[in-house]
Amino acid sequence: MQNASTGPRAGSSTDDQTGPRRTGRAVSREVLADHVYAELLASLMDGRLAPGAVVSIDGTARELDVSPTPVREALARLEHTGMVRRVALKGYRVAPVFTQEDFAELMEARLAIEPVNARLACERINQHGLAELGKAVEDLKSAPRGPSFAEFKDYLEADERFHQLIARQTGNQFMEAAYSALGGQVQRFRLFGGVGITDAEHAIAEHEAVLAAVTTGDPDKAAAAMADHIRKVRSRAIADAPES
Amino acid sequence: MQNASTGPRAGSSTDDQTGPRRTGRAVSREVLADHVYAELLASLMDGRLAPGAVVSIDGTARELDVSPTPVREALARLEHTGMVRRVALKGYRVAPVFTQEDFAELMEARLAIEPVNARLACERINQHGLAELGKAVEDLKSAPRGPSFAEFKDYLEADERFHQLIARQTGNQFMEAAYSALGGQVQRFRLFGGVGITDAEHAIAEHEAVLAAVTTGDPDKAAAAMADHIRKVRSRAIADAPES
DNA sequence: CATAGTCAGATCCTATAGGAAGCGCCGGTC
DNA sequence: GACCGGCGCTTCCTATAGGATCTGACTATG
Repeated sequence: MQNASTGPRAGSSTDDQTGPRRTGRAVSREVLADHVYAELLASLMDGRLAPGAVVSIDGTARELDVSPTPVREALARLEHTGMVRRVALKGYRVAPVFTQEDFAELMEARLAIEPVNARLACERINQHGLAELGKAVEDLKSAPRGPSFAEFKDYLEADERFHQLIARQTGNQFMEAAYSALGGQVQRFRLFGGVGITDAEHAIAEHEAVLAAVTTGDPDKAAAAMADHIRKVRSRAIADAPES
Repeated sequence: MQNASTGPRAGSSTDDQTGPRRTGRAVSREVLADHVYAELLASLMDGRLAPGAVVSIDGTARELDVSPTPVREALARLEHTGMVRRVALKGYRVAPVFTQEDFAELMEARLAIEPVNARLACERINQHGLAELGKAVEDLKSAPRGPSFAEFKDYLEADERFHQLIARQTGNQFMEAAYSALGGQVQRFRLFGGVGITDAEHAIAEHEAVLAAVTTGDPDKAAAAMADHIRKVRSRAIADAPES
């Protein structure tokens, strides 16, 4: 049901039994494992896979209509991001929800990395990057923020995109990789950790402050604005005291 | 030879092939993919696999006497560390050597992360952690630093271990993960990027300064000592002007 | 009623087979 | 001598089979 995006193969599945199964994705310049990876990542990012859920290799293979091998490969990659965990002979499951301690650690790490990113991005960003960044903030403001999750999703996507863009605009592949390692967790926290709609108004203003500083070309102010944003996110989350 | 308990095919390979491959994993509570991962990582870390070398799936499988599937899984994990690169239908190869620009980016990232690690570690380290850290510095000093690579290896290992310990002692899983993502690259640079023996004397003193600050319990000084160390590593490397 | 033993199903893990694509070599042609 | 098409080899990629292990339920016994 969820592979209708790239899967050109349809119908004809009813088999002449002798033939080799699935004549397979014609030009398909992309490997099955990539497809599985993207599918699983999307499921994790938009909440279809809840924390703690088991991700059966065989089950996923059946669901996506591939053999277990590419699923295994995709899960091995995902494990390195911390979004799924593997136990030796028991299989994979989605990483559990954050404890308050995990959350504190995550924010500490963000405070170490993201202000630096903002500073570097400010020093090196070009016109195109500024446009992208502006669009992210614009999307953030225009995204519907209804109480239903489906409507809130676009807001969260724009939020994540803004931070990713900052990381990319550093021009430093390692800083970008460092944020990417965190970004998945950040997004998962946005989904399950209790970031509420009330957060949005404040957050938008804070993002605008970062954008303004970057546009002005003031690295110190950009770093400070980003640090301020992260600290306030932390304060608001703690104040809400998410008790799951 | 390493599948004493589970291997269906045993015996028949009595033709004592090449290496005395480590006969570990006795009770086999560890999966083959883990073994392959460790083996590949070791090969990357101590220079047996040079940058640019192709890592054939089938070849590695034959070499380690396993089937291609666990090799594939291990490589999928390694790819996420940046130490090997995969091209869609062409296979894996070891990531190429650093350009000077890559090196500058790596050092920039280390400067953003490691002083923070030193500060946090200083605030939270316990007696056992201090002992481990002290032993790393001790090994650093006592390691042979002969011109041959084999003798220099222990020194490099202790160096990497010191920084890893600092990262672990932060008590912050994300900072530790962030450094781990860099650590492999740092180690690869130590091997191939031109860190010479002349570096060792200065570096030892700088490590001792970090250790002293951490032992004293002065977070500011620890962070400053670590930043100083990284800057000097960068300066020395640039001065040596590694031209490969 | 509680606990231990047994069995069946599901799942993971590894091995092997076979199709598809890239790479190098070789002989033929201009 | 230079260029081009065919051929085989290697390698990757996916599918499938089978052994080993874990989980959960069911039954028998103290």
